[in-house]
Amino acid sequence: MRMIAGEAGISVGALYLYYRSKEELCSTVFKGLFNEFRDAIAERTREISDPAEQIRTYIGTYMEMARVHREFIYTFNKDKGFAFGVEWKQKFFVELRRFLNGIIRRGIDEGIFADIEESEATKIVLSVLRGYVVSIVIDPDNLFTADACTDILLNGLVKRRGPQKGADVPR
Amino acid sequence: MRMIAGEAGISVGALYLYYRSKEELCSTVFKGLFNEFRDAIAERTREISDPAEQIRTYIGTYMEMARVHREFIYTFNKDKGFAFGVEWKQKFFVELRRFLNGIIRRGIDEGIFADIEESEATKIVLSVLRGYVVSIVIDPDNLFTADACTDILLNGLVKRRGPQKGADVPR
DNA sequence: GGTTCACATGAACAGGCGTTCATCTGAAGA
DNA sequence: TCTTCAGATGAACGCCTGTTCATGTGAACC
Repeated sequence: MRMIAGEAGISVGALYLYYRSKEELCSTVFKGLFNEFRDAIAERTREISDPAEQIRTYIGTYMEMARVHREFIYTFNKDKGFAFGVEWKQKFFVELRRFLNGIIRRGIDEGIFADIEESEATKIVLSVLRGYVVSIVIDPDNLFTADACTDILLNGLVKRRGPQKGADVPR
Repeated sequence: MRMIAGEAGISVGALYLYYRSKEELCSTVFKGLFNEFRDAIAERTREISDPAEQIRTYIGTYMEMARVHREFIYTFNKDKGFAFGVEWKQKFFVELRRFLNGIIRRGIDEGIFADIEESEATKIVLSVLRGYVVSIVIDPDNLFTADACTDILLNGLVKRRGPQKGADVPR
């Protein structure tokens, strides 16, 4: 709080005129960022019809947002006092998951995706992205490109046999 | 430190007879766990010849170890004073990455895996697992099965066309 | 019994944290 | 000019942390 006040050019006491507590301050910032995050993903994927391309955009947007706000992530991961806000994080994750789950379900229904377990697939894609966020903070060597990530999640590691519609799912 | 001493049934001072600092204590535990982790993965994958099966085992072992030591992960993620040991974590990650990278490289060389960028693929697989560990702590709803994870990473989301060697890479 | 000494104890210390509140400030109204 | 009061200040408070060190303890040896 002392650092935030200093950075804002006001006193610690003034901070408590606008926010009841550190938790309220952090929650406010977090909620704003969450909305920006969700809106960016929803907006960019809206006009796309191919679920595979939607996932590519979802992944790209997620990673871009994480990079853009890396200072935020870094600060809040390093801050030892930021252990609250769990319920907000949960809601955040649930929304992200539900959205992605819809894309994957549609991909399966349309026969573009394989007959996978949609909820498992959703969690796994989200897990890659969650790992990406962690890497930003503690292991930048593990950062990868959005394209490589999309390609592997869509096509897998194993070599594809037989004819492929390469235009649909470029490697 | 007070909690550890209490749990161990000794005094705080006695803790400092055996460990110079909290950092040294934590590093000791961490190193031991790291070695166990690495040995388990190396041992279980040793006798396997198919790179795809090696990755399946790698993923399964990683997730199992994370689950077995979930209390450890939980504690150390909640503990506000455990921000050091970065260099050890780095070494840990590098070793895990190098090992996995070797498996993937061999898979590509043997024509089992597609012509992917091995270093990117490595990071992506590790990222899924890193996300899994995070989920254990902050979002258990996002936990998935090792089999689903392996299948998606090996086969991808997109439906495979043409003949497949289903026995090799079961969905 | 007396001496020694490795081991063990936990109160005390210094520093950091989020939060409070007596105090100040300066513009607006009388 | 004097009064009022919302807004701003930062020293102080209580709590928690990792760490230290004067003090205690008891087995081993002379």
